[in-house]
Amino acid sequence: MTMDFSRDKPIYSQLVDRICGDILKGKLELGDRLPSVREYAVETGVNVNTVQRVYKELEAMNITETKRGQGTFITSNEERIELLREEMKNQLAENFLTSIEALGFSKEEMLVVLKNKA
Amino acid sequence: MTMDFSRDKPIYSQLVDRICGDILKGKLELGDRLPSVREYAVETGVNVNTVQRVYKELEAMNITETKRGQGTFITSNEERIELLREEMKNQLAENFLTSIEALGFSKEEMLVVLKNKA
DNA sequence: CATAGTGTAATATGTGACTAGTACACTATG
DNA sequence: CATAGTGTACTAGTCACATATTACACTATG
Repeated sequence: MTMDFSRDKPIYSQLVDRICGDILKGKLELGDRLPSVREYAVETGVNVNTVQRVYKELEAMNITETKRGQGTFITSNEERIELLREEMKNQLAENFLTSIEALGFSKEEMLVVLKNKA
Repeated sequence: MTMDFSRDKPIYSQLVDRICGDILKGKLELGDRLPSVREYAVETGVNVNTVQRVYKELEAMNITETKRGQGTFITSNEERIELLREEMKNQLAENFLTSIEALGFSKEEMLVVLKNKA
C-alpha cells in the first residue's frame, strides 16, 4: 500500500487517527481483530516499531485490547466507544473555538462559512 | 513576561499565530512597528533566533516589512490584511471540515455542538 | 513438542525541527 | 566617526520521530 502521510504530524499519530476514524465510521467493528503489527507495517509501508507505538497508544486509550500471541482487538465495550465519540467531538469543537478566538473571528461569522462549504 | 507555550506546536509558530491574531483583532495596527527581535525575545522568554524566525515567516506572508537597522513593521497594505483574514478563515474552516470527515462526524452534528458551546 | 504466528523489548542509527549562543552587517543618531 | 540599536548568518546541541535489527515471550495449531 505505502500510504501517504502528511509531514506536519507524526506518522504514528496519523495512524491512530485513521483507526479511530474507521471505528467511529463503522468500517471497523467492535471486537474486530486488527492486522498484526508486521502485517500492518507492510500494508502501510512503515516500520514495525511505529505500528507497535500505534497499538500502544490505542491500548492506552482503552479502545483496543492486546492479547500476546493472538493479536490486537478492538474493545467490545460499546460504552467506551460511545465515550470516545463524545470526547473526540468535544475536543474537536473546543480546539476549533480556541483557534477562532485566537485569530479574532466570531463564532457566528465562522458558522456562516461552515454552512456555505462542502 | 515569559509566556506559556503549548508543547504540541513550535514556539515560533505560536508566536506567528499570536501576532496574526493581534493584527486581525486590531490590537496591532497597520504600519505599527513590532518590538525588536531582542526586546521581543526578552518579553516572551525565548531566544533571539526564534523571534527572528517569527519575523521571517511574517515577512514571507507579506504581512510585515523589515528594514535592517530600523525594525520590523506591519504592512500598510490594507488589502493584504483583508486577504489574510479571508485566507485564515477559510483555512480554519477547511481544516475543521477535514477533521470532521476523517472521524466520521457529520457537519450538522458538529454545528449543533458548536452552537451549544461557549 | 515443534513450529509459525502473535505482541514486546532493547539497542543503535539517521534525520529533521527547534532552540541557543555568538559573531557579523547595516542604519540612525549624536 | 563612534556608538547603540536594528536585523542576519553561522554553528552547534538537543530532542522527537522513524527506522533497522535482533532477541524474547506467549499462544494456537498440527
